[in-house]
Amino acid sequence: MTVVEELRAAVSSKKLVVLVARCTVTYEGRASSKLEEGDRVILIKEDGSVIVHRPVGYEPVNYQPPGSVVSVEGDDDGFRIIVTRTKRRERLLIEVHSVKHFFSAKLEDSARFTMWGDEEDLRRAILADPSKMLGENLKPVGAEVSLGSAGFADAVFVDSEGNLVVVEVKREKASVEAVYQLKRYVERIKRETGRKVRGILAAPGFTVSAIRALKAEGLEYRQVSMKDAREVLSRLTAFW
Amino acid sequence: MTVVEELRAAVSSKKLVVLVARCTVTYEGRASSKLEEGDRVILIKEDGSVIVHRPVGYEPVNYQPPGSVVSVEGDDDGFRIIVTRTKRRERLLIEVHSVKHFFSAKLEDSARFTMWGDEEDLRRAILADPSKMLGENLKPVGAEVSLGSAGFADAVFVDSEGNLVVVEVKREKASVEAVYQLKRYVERIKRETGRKVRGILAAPGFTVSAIRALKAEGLEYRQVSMKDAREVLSRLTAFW
DNA sequence: TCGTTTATGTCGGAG
DNA sequence: CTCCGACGTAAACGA
Repeated sequence: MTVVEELRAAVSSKKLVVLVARCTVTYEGRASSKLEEGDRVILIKEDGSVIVHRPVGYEPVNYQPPGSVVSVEGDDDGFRIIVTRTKRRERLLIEVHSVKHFFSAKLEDSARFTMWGDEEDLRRAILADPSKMLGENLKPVGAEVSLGSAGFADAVFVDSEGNLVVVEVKREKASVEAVYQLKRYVERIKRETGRKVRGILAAPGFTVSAIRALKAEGLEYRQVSMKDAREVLSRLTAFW
Repeated sequence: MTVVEELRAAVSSKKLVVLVARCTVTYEGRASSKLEEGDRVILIKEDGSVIVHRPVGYEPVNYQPPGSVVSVEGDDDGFRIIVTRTKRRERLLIEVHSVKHFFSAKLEDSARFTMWGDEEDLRRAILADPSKMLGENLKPVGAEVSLGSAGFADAVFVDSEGNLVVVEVKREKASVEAVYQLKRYVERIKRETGRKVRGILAAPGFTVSAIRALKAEGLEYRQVSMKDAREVLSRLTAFW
């Protein structure tokens, strides 16, 4: 069986394909790109994802997402892999000049992937123990509160004076962007409830301009650490 | 030579490595993750990038970016690939239980990659021919204008009445986020110059809430197309 | 180095 | 579907 025949068989039987080849890559879609001839690693997955990697760099130089349609034209003297997307008018064309390596196989992977220490954990910890995380006694009244066109507020509390407190959580250093996001939520809730609303940006750090903007907008901020969050959450899960 | 020896040799001689293996992957760094045993494709690049793909999905399940340090411990009965980052305290651990496939080679790829039809093209077209792109005669006074803590304005013009006009460009449908970005720039320039400042959001489309926010904030918007931008730019480059 | 923005972003989730 | 925000975002670019 030729490489092209093997490739076609692998694609139609939804095997994973690893192709190392000298090729030229063209993309037409939301943008356009042209990659001249060179050696690349091409990954074709069973779900129609196609990923083209150059010998350096984290990101693929070209790709198509899952659900794409892969077709192969030509023979071992030179063939083309054409990947089109069903929804958008997008086309990835890989012109293969010579194959350095070909591998295909049905891969088995039903394992669970778990991630922790992300923004969600920080948010959960703040909701679970606002006193420890924010240094203030707050009564939680909602999480991921939908604000319609304004988005979602990470957490909403009532403080000891009865004011609403909107908290926006960032897992990394918060920039000016986050300040205006918080401001949007505060304004929206103010308008909707007619009550006094405080806004708190909670993050492990803040850019100088973020702090300047916070002050200018009359918003507050609290430094929170993932370490504290872990502690709060481990106390919680200890009961389960 | 055993696979582990080959792998070590390939890594130290900065070859590209493709490893298809049954493995368990653990990550500790900004967050933490655990991926239980399954078949994966592991790409190790000459620049230290390591990318772990599951049989489905566009995105790698785990990775380390270029510049990481790759080390291999163990033998063919079971080995571990440890990838650490020099700057941050981050560690990726790939415990390889069995190797399904191994390939390594020095890849040659010095080709040029060009992309067009991105946001920069749209911006350049708007600056080159605001009349055609925005339907109004504007005199460009700056591009990528630094506004200190407020960020960067894509393009600044003066209109026929002598007002400053800040234009924020989006290559795709603009959302409420873009409106507030524009607002930030307008406010800042207003404060800095004391002049009347108009703000225009230029994009191929707008979400309903973006338009609502634009009106509420007294900002303008113009629909622009990448097609027109291409035309404008091709006219420009025709002279070169 | 830090800070800001873009991305063919992708992905997930709510409405 | 659309819309919105997070991402271990990464990568580029300027200060």
